[in-house]
Amino acid sequence: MPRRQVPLQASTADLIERIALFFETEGFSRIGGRIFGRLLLADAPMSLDRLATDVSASKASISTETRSLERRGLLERIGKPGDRRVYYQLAAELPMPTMALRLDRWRRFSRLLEEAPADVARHSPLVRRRLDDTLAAHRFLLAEFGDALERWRRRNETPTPAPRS
Amino acid sequence: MPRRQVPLQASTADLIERIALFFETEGFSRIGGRIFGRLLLADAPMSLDRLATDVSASKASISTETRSLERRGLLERIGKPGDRRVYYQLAAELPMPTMALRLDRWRRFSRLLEEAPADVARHSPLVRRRLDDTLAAHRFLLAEFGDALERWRRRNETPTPAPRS
DNA sequence: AATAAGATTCAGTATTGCCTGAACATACTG
DNA sequence: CAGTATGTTCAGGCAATACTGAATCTTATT
Repeated sequence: MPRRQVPLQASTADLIERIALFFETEGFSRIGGRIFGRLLLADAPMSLDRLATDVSASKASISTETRSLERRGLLERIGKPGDRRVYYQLAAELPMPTMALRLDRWRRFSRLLEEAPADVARHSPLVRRRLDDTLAAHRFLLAEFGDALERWRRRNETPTPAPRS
Repeated sequence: MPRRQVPLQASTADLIERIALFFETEGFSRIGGRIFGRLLLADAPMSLDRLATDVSASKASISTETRSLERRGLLERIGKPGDRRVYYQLAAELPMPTMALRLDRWRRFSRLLEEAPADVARHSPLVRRRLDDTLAAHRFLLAEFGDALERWRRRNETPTPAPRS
């Protein structure tokens, strides 16, 4: 018999809720954010059912939202031998996919700007200059940020190998 | 008599629309995005009425949305002597506020994580480690990005004025 | 002062997208 | 194979938000 589920600590639930709210402003659904928050504070992978009760959402929502989080690289599903259920946990190297997501969105805007010139060739020099500047800034920062990300990855990959996982 | 307003070039309107759609995914309203897009391709500041017709939205929407864009630092309002109307244009150094916005959002998440430890002190070491790592990554990247932004600002400020600030 | 132009606020409508229960699919167990 | 556990998909209800027309406010012009 599984032991009665202890409801989450009030302060924990609160933190999760704020994370969820934040995620909502970032284009996720509230429940998606709750799942992320819950898993961020989980010390073991969690099953769908468990997530559903913890986050008090329907299994349907958990199913769709976990898939969405997985598609974006924030979440991984794992199996346990001798257990039919699927378990969910946050991506191993969490910061990377998080940042990759941001990079993507922002690359999308760059691409939009890149498409412009062809259309806009006959616009005033002023406009052309504005577009060029904006695009240049984006490219510069995108590159710099990509580098920083790479540096972080390196830095964190070196210290680990000494002791084994 | 003001000369008949030429409707926007189809390709231009199209680009604006894609920009608007993008802005929508970034937490702005569609009309906010349209205004931004229109101004990005404008070779002169535009009045509220003009924006309303160009973007085919009510003056009410233009009013609220320009305010919102202004509050976020993306848009400036200017006056012309001998003209009662207010004119709108994109921020002079556009990339900076754009990026500042992104930075903000992401700082907000860092702050969320910083609040966690107090609550979560009794969580498993694994959780604590995950939180610490994530926070460290955020701090690192936040700092790096801030630096990059500063570098860009410097680089673009030097060419313009010959001597120092 | 009266009028009018310009801009903002507000209340109501319409649209969007989230979330859920229930039906459905799949695969394990005895 | 029957029965059951697990997960997914779907249609509909509901809440949140954007957008608008109309009313209101502010300030220049006569």
